[in-house]
Amino acid sequence: MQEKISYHTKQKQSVLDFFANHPHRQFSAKEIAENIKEQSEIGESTVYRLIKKLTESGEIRRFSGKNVKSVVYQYAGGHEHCHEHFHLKCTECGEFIHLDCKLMKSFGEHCSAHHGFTIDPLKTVFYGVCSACNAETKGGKHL
Amino acid sequence: MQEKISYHTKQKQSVLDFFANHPHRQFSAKEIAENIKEQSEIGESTVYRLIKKLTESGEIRRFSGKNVKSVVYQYAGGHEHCHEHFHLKCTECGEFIHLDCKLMKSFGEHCSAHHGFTIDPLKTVFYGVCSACNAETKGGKHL
DNA sequence: TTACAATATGAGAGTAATTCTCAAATTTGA
DNA sequence: TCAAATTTGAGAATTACTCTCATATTGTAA
Repeated sequence: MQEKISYHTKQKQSVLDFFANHPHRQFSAKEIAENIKEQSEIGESTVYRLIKKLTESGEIRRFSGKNVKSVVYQYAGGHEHCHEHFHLKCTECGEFIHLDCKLMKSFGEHCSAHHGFTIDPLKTVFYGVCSACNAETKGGKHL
Repeated sequence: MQEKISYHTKQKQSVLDFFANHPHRQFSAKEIAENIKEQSEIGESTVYRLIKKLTESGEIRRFSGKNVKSVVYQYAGGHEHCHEHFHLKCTECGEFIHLDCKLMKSFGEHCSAHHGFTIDPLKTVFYGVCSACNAETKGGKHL
């Protein structure tokens, strides 16, 4: 089974560029397509195809929000670093946090060695409440 | 803003019962509807409506698999126990594992104490490769 | 260059999972 | 038993892809 050769196209480049240029925001596939179309030609199928590949290879991450219909994608930062740390997502404010923590890493190793499960830090996101929101809640604010 | 009054119906009960009776398996909304229909009357819309509510209230959990089209639901176990352990999901075979691990718990505490982030074990799922699939891959099998 | 095979694109059809709509049925309290 | 509030269900609508396949583009070898 040979590796497929990959051709370089301007559509691929556009999508890659788009994500690299908007690392901190989240977009639906439709928004991505619309944004790119302002600069250059691209079809929706192609956008979906590329998004799918990028998601599989870990360059971008998919979030499915509360309902299935609000799916959103975000750049995963080139993931040189992302294999090395873990990701937290605050369920209150939506903040996405990169956590570089030795204890977590050692848990990953432990999990692999003792439970046989290899955690994929690219695909795993911890959900919970961030420090800012924790503080707010304690302070008596609500909603 | 008053709380809405909630009426008790046999459809609601059926869905609740269905999940309580199949705590360890995952079902698509369609399968849930089909299974319940064998016993009593229920419409698909109603199943979806109830699933949605149960998901929001945390009684069941939604997994979206590789693509949006393979969404699956599972009882969250009344979540008495589920606050105490973590969940792993194998990206190869789909196996859902409950992991009761002290090291993981201490990581949760550490995360809260040192990073201010309170992990919600109910919403967090670790993605990775389970021991069985790890063994297979090493054994040379592919696809 | 040029020719060509491999690969990528895009328009539109197809699919699956919800969500919406609204009239009819059910549940509850009085 | 009545009436108001809520729930149900059939089918249409929506959304987020996925597939198909004819056409276009890319890399390479002559």
